[in-house]
Amino acid sequence: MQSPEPLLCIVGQTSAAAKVILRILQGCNSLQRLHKIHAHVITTGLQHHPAISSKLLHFCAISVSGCLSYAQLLFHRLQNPLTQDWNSIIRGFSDSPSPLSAIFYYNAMVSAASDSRPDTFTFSFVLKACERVKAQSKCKEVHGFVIRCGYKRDVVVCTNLIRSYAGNGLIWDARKVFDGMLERDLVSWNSMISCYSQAGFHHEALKIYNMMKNENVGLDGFTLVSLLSSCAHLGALNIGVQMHKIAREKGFVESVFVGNALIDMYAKCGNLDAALIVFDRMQKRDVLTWNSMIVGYGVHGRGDEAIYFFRQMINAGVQPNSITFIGLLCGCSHQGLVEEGVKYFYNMSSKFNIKPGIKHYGCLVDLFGRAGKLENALEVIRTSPTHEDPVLWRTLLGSCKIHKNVHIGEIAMRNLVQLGASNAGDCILLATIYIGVNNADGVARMRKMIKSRGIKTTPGWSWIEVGDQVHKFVVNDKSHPDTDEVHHKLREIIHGATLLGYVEEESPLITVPGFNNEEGCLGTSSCHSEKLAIAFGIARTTEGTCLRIVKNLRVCRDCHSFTKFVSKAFSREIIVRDRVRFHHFKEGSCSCKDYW
DNA sequence: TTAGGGTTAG
Repeated sequence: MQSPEPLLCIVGQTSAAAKVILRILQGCNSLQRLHKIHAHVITTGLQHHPAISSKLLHFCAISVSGCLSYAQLLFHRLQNPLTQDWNSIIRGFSDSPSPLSAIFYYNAMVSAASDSRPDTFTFSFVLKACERVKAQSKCKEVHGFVIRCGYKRDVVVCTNLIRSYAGNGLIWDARKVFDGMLERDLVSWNSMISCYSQAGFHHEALKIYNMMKNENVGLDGFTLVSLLSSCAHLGALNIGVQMHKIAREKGFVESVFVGNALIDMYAKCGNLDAALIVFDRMQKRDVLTWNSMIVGYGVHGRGDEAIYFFRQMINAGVQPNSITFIGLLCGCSHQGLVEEGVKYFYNMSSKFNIKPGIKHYGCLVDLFGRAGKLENALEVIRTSPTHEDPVLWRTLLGSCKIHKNVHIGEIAMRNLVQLGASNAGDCILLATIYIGVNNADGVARMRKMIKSRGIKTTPGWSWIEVGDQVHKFVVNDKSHPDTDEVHHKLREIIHGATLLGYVEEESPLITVPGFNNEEGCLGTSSCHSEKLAIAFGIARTTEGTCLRIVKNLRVCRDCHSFTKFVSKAFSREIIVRDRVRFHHFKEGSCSCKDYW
């Protein structure tokens, strides 16, 4: 039989015993040992000692070697749980796989007839649980109680409220809390910036940073990472370069987080050379570092280099994840590397034990489809575990447009209709295929389908950064303050491109209102957002300056041809990031080799 | 005794 714990043997009188047990608990690092201590606590009659029971509960609820169900057992044995006991159990569950239980305990605490009232810690823990379970109304209710309890000025509780609201999709409520704070520290500023960035409000994130600069709170790696992510999404290279300079000056470039965010920013802003310089200088690299390079080369259509980095990653002993393969397959697809792409798709599960997800199947369909192997693409969808996903059929329909394949295009459309997922973009894609083969009946059917369903399209927009400002242009929209100047400049540019042979392509097709949405491009494209952004860029930058444009949709055929001519006529390098990939236009040709 | 912040795909 095992001998008892030496320290437990010396337990004598109650106060001395309590002190010893508390000391033992301090150094306790396993659940097994804790069970022994608990058994001894019971035999010595100390199970109701407040400090001991709190300590035991805290250990079980919080410690990595603890156990939440055991913590629950201990909690329910407490006759009068103190606030700190409630906090332990709420905190334990808020970090656990079942955060909803944290809310149950919070509810029980609030409704219990005891003196143990919620404090700032309780609110911090329960708000975290609200964020994790997406309990929007509970978050609002807790906020109300925070105010009634007089904690509305607590900087940590307010920061938790910001995160909880934003995590529940209530970004404007988060902002109201932020605006109402009398005192803000670096963490609260960073939280507001990261909440905006994660919710896709990138301009707002940058505006908060501008406000922050006037407050003398400084910045740190957290600030930079969120801001760089927003710059990456916006394609705001100039602002990103300023962030890089600050990171160097303040000594944050050594951080893996900052390095990764810099690589991603440069890659998404179209400057892979700068991304590579950051990568080469990094002392420490993790899976995100490699992924950022692989995805970066992938979306630029440079599959060979994506494969090179993947091999280097494996040689460096870094385990790839599902995102690695998205970058790799994307690169293979855009470069037409079918065999390599197929090999990596199968290696994912066989060599790396990563189950392909819907996105990977989408990449495989795209890989075959772009290469004209439409039957193979169809087979992939039919044999995939996710064949009922409209994304795959839509990808196939896009490939049918490239290769003017009516038969498979109609199969894809039929499946989209059966799934109840067909949208205006799909109708436009199929109509474009019909146009390509002079099928007037098909075109008429698509036009009827669009009209009868009244399906809405996504308006196309483009961003262009000039100086440290990002300007947005929307198709057929005249809201930009310099719209007259832009349209005047555009006419001049079209003239210049026409002299070199550009002919504006105008579809004979559609007069359905609201269908000049860019992608699919049925109608005149002269007001497409991309052309407006190019005109603005040429008007506002010095000769020879590279233009960088970010679009929310795919580049249409006419705009692609237009941009090629403009790059030659005006000697400008124009880098366009569309919804799927990058296009580098230079001296009249595009890096995609018209294969997109 | 205890609390709040970061990057890649989509």
